[in-house]
Amino acid sequence: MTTAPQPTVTEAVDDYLKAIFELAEEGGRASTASIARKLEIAPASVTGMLRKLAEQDPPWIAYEKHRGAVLTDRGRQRALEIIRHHRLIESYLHHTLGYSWDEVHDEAEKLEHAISEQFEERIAEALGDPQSDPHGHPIPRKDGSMPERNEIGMLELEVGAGALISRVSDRDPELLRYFSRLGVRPGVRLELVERSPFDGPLLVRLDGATELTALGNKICREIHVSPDGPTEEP
Amino acid sequence: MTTAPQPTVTEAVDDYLKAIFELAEEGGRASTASIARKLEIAPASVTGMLRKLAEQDPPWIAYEKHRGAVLTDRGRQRALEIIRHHRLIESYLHHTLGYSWDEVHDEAEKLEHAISEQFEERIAEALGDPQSDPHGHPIPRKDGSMPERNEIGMLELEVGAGALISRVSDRDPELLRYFSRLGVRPGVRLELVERSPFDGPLLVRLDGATELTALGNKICREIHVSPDGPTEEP
DNA sequence: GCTCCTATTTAGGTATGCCTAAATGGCTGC
DNA sequence: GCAGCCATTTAGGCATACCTAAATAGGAGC
Ligand SMILES: [Mn+2]
Ligand SMILES: [Mn+2]
Ligand SMILES: [Mn+2]
Ligand SMILES: [Mn+2]
Repeated sequence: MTTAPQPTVTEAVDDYLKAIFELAEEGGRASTASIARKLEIAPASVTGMLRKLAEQDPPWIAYEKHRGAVLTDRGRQRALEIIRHHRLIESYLHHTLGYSWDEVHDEAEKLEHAISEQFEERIAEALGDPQSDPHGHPIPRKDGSMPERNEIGMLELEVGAGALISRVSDRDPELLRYFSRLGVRPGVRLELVERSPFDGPLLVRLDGATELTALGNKICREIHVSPDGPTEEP
Repeated sequence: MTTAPQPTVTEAVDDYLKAIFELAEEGGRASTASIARKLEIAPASVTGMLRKLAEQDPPWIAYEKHRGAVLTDRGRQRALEIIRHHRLIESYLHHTLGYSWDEVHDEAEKLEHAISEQFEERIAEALGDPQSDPHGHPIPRKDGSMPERNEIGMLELEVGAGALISRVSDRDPELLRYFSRLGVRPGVRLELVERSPFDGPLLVRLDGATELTALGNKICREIHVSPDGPTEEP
C-alpha cells in the first residue's frame, strides 16, 4: 500500500492548516484576523493564502469571502498529521533527550515539518505510543482519531470539586516555568477550595498538600482539568 | 556567551556552502557546473546564487566570474556546522532509532537544517561524541576541527597490502545495501590480494575470510581505506 | 593568433509567501 | 434604513530561489 501522491506540501501550508484546525477547536470558523494573529502575519497575506488553499485541486479548506475558513476532510487529515508530529516530537525531546517542558515547543515547531513517516513511527514506538504530550495535549492517532477525554476549563470547575489537571497551554515558556514551580502539571490532582470574587484568584489544594495555592484568573484560562466523574450510584 | 547574531541562513544557502566545501575537499575550486550537478539545479541558477553569497556583508564565499567559488572562513565554519549536524543525525538515527545505514542520508539531509544547537548537543552527548558517522565519514568537532586520518582511495592500495575500511560513499542506498551484503563497512579489515588488469575488479580478503571478494573498479572509487602503518622499526 | 567548443553568465520569467496602503463590504447601533 | 467602523479584500511590491534561452568569454587545439 503506497502513500497518497501528496505533491509536496509546503511548511507554510501546513502551518495554516494547523492554525485553522486549532482555531476551529476553540470554537467555530477560523477568521482571517484570528489566523493572522496566530501565525503572526498580516491579514492581507492570510486572505491570499486562504484563496490558494481553497483552490487547490482537492481543496484543503472551504473558504467564502468575509466568512473565514473551514478545513475539508483532506485539510483536517493533514492538520492532524502535523499535530501528531509536533506532539510526538515534544514527547520525545522531553522523555528521551532530556528537554524540559518549556523547551520543547519551539524545537517541535520546526521539526514537525522536517521528519519522515519513518521517523514518526520510530519515535512513537520508542515512546510506547503515548496518548499525550508533556503539556497534556492529546496526540492524534495514525488513523486520525483523537484520544477523547472529559475535559473542562479550570474556571468552569465548581468550588469543592476535585479534578485531575489534564493539560496546560504550551505557548509561553515563562508560564510553563511558573507552573513547574507551583507544581501544576498534567496528572496532578487538585481540589478547588475557594473562588475569590471579582475574577480574583482560585485557591486550590494541589495533590493533597496542606498549603493552598492561589492561581490567578488569567492563568487559569491556560489550564484544563478532568473533573472527578460522578461516583457510581449504589 | 551568546551565539553570534547570524541573521538566519536559508536552507538553500546552507546546501550551497556544504556542496562547495565537499567539492573543495575532492580537489580545488568548486566550479559552477560541479555545484549545479551536486545540487541538481541548473548552472544559471548557481551563478546567481554565487553572486549573492559573495556579496553578503560578511561574505560566505570568494567568487570570481568564470573561476568558481572558494569558501571564506565564515563559509567554512557554517559548512562544517551543517556537516556536523548531518553526520550526528545519521549516527543518531542509526544507533538509537534503528535506521539502517542506507536509510539515514535522506532523513539527515532535511533534519540538518531544522535542528537547534541544543538538539545537536543532546544527540552528540547521547552518542558519546562520536568521531564518525555510520558510513565512516568524520564528524567535525564543535570547534570546527576535523578528526584527521590517514586515508587513501581503495584503488590506490598496493597489492599485498592490508588496510582498514575507513569510509564508503553514502549517496546511493542501493550501493550501501550491496556493501552490506558483501560485508564491506567501516572498521572491517581487508587485504588486497590481486588487481585484475584493464581496470578490472580488485580481489580482496575481508576480515580474514577464506573466500575472496571481487570489488568492481567503479565501486572501489566509493571506498576509502586506512592502510596499515609501517611496522615500527626494531 | 585565431577558431571553436563549452562552461558560464545574462536576460527575462515563474512560483511562493510575505508586506503596506487603499478600497470595500458586513454589520451594529441608532 | 443608513452611518460608520472595522474586518477583510484588492492592488501593487518585494525577496528568495528556481527555470529556459540566448549571449559571451576562456582556453584548448591547431
Ligand atoms: Mn511549524
Ligand atoms: Mn504541547
Ligand atoms: Mn540539505
Ligand atoms: Mn554519511
